[in-house]
Amino acid sequence: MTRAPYLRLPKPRPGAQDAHESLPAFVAERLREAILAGTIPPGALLRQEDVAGRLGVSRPPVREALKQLETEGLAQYRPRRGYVVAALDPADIAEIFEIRALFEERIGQAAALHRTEEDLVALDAEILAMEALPAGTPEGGRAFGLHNRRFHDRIRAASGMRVMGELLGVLANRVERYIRLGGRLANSREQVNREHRDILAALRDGDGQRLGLLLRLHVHDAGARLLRSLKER
Amino acid sequence: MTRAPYLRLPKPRPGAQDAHESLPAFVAERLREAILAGTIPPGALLRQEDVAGRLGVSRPPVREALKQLETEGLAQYRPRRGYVVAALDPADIAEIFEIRALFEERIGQAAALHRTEEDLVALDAEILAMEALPAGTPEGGRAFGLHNRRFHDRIRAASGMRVMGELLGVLANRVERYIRLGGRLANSREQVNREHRDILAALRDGDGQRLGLLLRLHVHDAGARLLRSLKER
DNA sequence: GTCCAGCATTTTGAATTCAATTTTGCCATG
DNA sequence: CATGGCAAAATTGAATTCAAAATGCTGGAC
Repeated sequence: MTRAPYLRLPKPRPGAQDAHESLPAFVAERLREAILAGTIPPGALLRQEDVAGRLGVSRPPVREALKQLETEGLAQYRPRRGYVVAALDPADIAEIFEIRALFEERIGQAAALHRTEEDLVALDAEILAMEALPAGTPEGGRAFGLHNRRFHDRIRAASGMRVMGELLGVLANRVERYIRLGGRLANSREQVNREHRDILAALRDGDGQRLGLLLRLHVHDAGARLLRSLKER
Repeated sequence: MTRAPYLRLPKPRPGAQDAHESLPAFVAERLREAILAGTIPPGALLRQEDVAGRLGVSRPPVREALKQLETEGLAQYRPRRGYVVAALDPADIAEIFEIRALFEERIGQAAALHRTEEDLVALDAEILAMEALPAGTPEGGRAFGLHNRRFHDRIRAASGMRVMGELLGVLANRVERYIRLGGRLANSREQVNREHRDILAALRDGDGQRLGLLLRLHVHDAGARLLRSLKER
């Protein structure tokens, strides 16, 4: 067999930031994206050779990436049998939204104490961006989701709750696939915008109790809508 | 160089259960234990060659194990620099105990609805075992910790909250090192036993509100004691 | 005496290679 | 025709090998 050249990541420019820090991280990101988008359906086998060939790397980094996806809950490992894309029990989905609601309530209470003027300005900008988006288009939906995520990320950052933030990130990944699958769960975008306005007002007032309550209900509603949407299939 | 023999795990007997399912899992477990016991202090570099040599394996499985410990929050990775044992911010410790309190409250509410007669019997047995343990000895302390863990695990299992259980396992690992370091945080073992009795009574009555409250305070107290103990250094 | 530069060594990153298990397809048998 | 077993192929598991980057050390210059 011919000696294949020593393949490496494209050398990043000194200041370049988009290059990945390691091949496993690169592989994990691509796989994660494919799983969340539904390109690789739940239950599918993740053959190491396949993945490696598709991404132009060898198997060892793929193994490391799969190991990481396993601890993230996106893949399941069976010894000597390989990795499969994890399926999620509806009960687990409901529980994840419960956890998110619990965390968001606590985050709201903390954020009301620590928010800065810059936080308020940034959050206002996100709301304005969401209100300005067109209603029916797919790109509009994607952009809305992005701003929505940034809105909640900002509140979370202001709260200083780092561990909760980390866990929320992992949990969000686990349910993201079903959110995309569940179609427009933001059927009442106007209501979401109203709730965001209320949330911002409570944050400005420093009313932690009210903010926590609003956030909890906000997340709870989203979860209830998703579960209802999934049940209809 | 002489060709080293192809090293493998000791072949498990057909029915043997103690053998590990894979080398990475084996390495991860040994490393985790060493980190939690404090044998490897926070900030220490985890040299792949060292670890591999010490455990009699090669580097690839060590890399996979380190990747897993990273996502568990026990190790930190810096590209091209290697892995170091993660240090925990006191603020993170406090937050982890807050999360545990949050989860335990919710778990209590659910457990009160779903507990079976067998659960009550098993929990009673654990309490009796804890009450029968001698006070001052180190073995007594370890045994107490074990039964205490089983006590709470049983309630958690009865609640049916799988995701919370999974997350609690990871979080418990992260703070375990500091619990062992903090010495006898169970200085008031009698009080813990009393609280366990109250918890069991509320569970038997099916009083979810009260059970949740008791569990929340139970965990909160443990966290407060640990933080106080750590601050005294 | 101190600081900086260049080289050697160490350590990580990733690919190839080899062994063992599992799975699959085929053939024989009931 | 169905089922069980056997053999071959495919796939995972793990070690070795080779390349690149980071670290440390030494020597020289200021």
